[in-house]
Amino acid sequence: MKAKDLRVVKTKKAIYQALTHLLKDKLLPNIRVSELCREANINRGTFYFHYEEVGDVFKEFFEEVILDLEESYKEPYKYISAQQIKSSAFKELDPKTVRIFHHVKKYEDFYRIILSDNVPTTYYYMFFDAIRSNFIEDSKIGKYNESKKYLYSFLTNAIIGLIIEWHRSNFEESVDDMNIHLVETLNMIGKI
Amino acid sequence: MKAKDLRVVKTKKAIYQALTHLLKDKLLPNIRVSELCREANINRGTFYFHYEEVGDVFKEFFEEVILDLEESYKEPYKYISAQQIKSSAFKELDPKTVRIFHHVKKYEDFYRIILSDNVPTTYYYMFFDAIRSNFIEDSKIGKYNESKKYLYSFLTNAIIGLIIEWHRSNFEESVDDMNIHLVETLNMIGKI
DNA sequence: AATTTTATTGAACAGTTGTACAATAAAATT
DNA sequence: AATTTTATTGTACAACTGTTCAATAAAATT
Repeated sequence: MKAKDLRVVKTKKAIYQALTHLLKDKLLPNIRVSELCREANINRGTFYFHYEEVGDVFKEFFEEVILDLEESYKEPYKYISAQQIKSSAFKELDPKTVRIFHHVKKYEDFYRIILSDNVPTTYYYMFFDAIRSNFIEDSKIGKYNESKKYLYSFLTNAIIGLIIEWHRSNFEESVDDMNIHLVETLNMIGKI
Repeated sequence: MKAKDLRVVKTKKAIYQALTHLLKDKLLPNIRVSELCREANINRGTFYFHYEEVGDVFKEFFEEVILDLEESYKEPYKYISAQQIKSSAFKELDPKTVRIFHHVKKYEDFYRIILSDNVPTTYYYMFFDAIRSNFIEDSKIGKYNESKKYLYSFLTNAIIGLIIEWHRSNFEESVDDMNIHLVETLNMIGKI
């Protein structure tokens, strides 16, 4: 039952800050271990004591964000505007699905990295799994149906598809716009 | 109008073979330039004359596979079994959409790499764009509609979602099974 | 407050990276 | 067949990697 060692806390905080700073100028795979340690003012040996590569630091970061994603799914409908709820287009749509865009916008800078080229696919899959497990959670009101796993992966990645498109247009559109795009898309598919 | 220099052809072939060999034992990001050159029996300087990093070699490889993907979209329906065509479930489904699973199965070993962790997201997006442009190509019988870009990205990534799930179950299911999963999924969505 | 535990440091090592350049060999061009 | 072009080689260099280890400093435990 030992608490966190203060030395470790201090070291990791320094590394986090250094990474955040460096990520503004260069992509993750281009950040060297020695570079990061220089920026964080820690010994290179210390880094290798805690991590194996720079990506591991980012992974820790990532887990914090995913935590927010999961919490945001559990919160009530506060992120949905009254305007949207009134909109008849939403009559069929589970508002839980829609909260994802709000989360992405909240961590916009972060998702710029996640969705950028040259980061390992690992992060994409972590994002994928986080969303997917929420889909399953929602539908678990019934029983978990093994045969539906393809449906979950289809829907999950479809939503990420919209987010990829959003990212490519530099997150210009609003969260509300994205919700509308989702509804329109689902309507179009229904008509196939 | 100069043809390919025979020296270059020979060198690149050696690098391709070396990479293919090394990829059986380790992941792409763990393959060192010097390692690849040792395996290919070429000078490290030669490598840097043609490429910047190991990933560039893989990217060249990738473009060949994508070429097949695009060609397979242009071929007639020969990859769809008679059984499927008879199946009433397919009455609504454009067979062009479905050919993607055949292509993935054909290059199964390759897509094991593409979809694995730790490869850069670049390859994912190249795959994404290749499929997406085929979607647009198909619907261009009408006019290209800018407002539909979210629909295209939604559908494209949804299909890849199925392929991710397929990959995770180690490509055990047959191409026909995947076609059926797609139809079932679309039917389920239609009922939302 | 004294003792134990352990995170951090600094130094050293062989191997890798990315770059540069002159020498050479091989291909293309005339 | 002679000449031009250029891909490949070998070498060198400073910086980075990944690992190991003893010394030290800092925190936790008694």
